[in-house]
Amino acid sequence: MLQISISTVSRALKDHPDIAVQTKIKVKELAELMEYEPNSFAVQLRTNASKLIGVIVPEISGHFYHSYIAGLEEEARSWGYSLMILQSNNHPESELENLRLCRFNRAAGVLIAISSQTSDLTAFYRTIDSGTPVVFFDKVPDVKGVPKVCIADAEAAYLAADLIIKKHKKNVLAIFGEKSLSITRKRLKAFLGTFQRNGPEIKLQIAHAVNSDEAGKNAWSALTGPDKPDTIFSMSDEILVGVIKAANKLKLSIPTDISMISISNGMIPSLFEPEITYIETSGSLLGKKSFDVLHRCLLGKPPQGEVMIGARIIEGGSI
Amino acid sequence: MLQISISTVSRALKDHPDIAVQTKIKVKELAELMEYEPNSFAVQLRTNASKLIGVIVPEISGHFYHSYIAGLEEEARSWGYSLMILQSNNHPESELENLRLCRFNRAAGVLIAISSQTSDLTAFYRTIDSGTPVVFFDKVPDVKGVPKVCIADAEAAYLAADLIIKKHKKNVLAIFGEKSLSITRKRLKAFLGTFQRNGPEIKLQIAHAVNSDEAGKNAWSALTGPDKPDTIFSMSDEILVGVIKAANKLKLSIPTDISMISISNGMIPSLFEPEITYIETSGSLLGKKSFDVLHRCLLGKPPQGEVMIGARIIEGGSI
DNA sequence: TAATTTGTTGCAAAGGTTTGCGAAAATGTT
DNA sequence: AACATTTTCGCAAACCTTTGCAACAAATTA
Repeated sequence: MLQISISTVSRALKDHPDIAVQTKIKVKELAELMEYEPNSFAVQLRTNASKLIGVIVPEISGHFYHSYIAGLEEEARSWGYSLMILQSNNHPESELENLRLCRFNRAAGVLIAISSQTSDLTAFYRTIDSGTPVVFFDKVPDVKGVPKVCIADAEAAYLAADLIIKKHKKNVLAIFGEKSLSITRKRLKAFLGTFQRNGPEIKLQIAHAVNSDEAGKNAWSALTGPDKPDTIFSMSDEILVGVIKAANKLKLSIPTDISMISISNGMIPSLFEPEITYIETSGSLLGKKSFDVLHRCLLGKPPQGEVMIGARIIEGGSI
Repeated sequence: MLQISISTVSRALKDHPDIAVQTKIKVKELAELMEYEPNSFAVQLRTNASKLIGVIVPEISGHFYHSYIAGLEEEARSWGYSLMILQSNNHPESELENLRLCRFNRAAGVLIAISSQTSDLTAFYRTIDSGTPVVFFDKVPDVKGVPKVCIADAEAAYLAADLIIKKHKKNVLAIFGEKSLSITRKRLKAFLGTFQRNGPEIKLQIAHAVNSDEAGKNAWSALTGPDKPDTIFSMSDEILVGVIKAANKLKLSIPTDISMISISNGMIPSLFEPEITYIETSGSLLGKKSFDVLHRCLLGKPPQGEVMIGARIIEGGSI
């Protein structure tokens, strides 16, 4: 229509310096008028690059991952990227299948929280080698040399322990998750270490619970036993819920009868009255940060190794 | 490598009947060996079709939408589709921007929950006309002739009201959301109607709350007032949380001092002790169903108009 | 044997964009 | 006026796959 070649149009549309200003203007005006939109299939074929990021999470449900996704989406969007969400349900095979899907859809990069059973990382290395950066987040493998971004688990546990000590508690029940999980080990170690250093006189009972119900039972038996704790620390939301249910059943009021503190993303602690004091491990911050790390990879900048998301105390009224 | 033309390979890989069996076998074996994967950019360019579905939600956070996304992802995956998640933050402009992104990424179809302020649907019509089916879910526009899938709001409110009546409650405080929302109007109407028909003698107080805090204040003033209700109905999770906090502050125990019932996706009610009885409006079911509806559109089947997701009672111990 | 049918395969175009390189036109320099 | 330089633009190849059509060989039929 403008008696102009396709290449001129292409260059005009993206402000190539070779093109005269008035040509650019004419082209852009007409493009606007015609509601021209470049065919992304063709663009992607030609440039061999997409603006899609694959995100593999164990589960989309779960307060933590969805706030992660929300934060990630916001950040990714601002850079023109879209998200392809995949859930692995904690099955290593699903993870591989999802990774295949990322390759098939030619994702620009992949963000993944691996399941606890995942040990074979060759598929991920192959993806990285083929030019698609992979960034691990939250549940990260125990190897060097891959970009990871995760919560400062040790710091969070330290802050919780420190706060308990500062509040002059005397008898603490601390409930952690599955022993085998690396997150549990890290938090437990920092927690115990802090008490040994700063409060060796405080009585400490440690329990492990695989789910909410079990945490409730642990709390129940401690609270009805001979050596009733004055404070219960919960490593996660799931545990916290079980603990609070137990306290409610026993008609104990918080914090007069029993103090509570937990590590959480923040949603759950705010549901109760009084709100539960917790150490915040922000999912949305993790999302934003992990996009940044991936983005650096995409731009070819040197990798950053392991990045930590800090933790901070959010005071409720439960301790 | 096989002394065979590209077209033969292409056909062999997809079991075209024209190709000899032994050729197919040889091709497939070599393809496997070389880890050949078709370049989806080229496929998409050629076929002009993607396997990506755009999903536009007001917010990814929020218990309802994330269970929706989880259900949707599961169903979509089983049909080979992936999800592109976009959040509109309840801004009509963001919605349009997201719709543009769907077009740009050449999504096969779009699922959208429109914000309450969205009134101009021309952009959606244009997308539909251009060949990309659009299915509305949850928050749907008030027009005919577009595919929609939503929660049976009236049924849910009816079930709640009916249960309250059957339990012989005498004085009910019902807290609803913003008056202007269509979801509020539908639920309120069905709720009131049920009481008029089946329990006209029951005392009914209606309140509207725009957030959790306000719901808490409503509950507080009713519970401390002269005409203390024996039951509180909450239209949503957000309201329920405020109400329970108020009850906790007043040291009222559930259900002896005050009965509770709500409409919910199920996550929140299970956090309390006793668990709250609620009418389930399943997000994940809505997700699965809305994929089905979109899928039918993609296959060119006749549209189904409005599809409803049923509601059912989940008994906790709160009433 | 010639004609027809069936079974296999290849040619070439198409899909829309990007980009290196060369060509033409406009401008500047002696 | 002749040449060099800069500005502006178009040609054509490339990205990889899909698919209608034609071609060829083999098998069948008349």
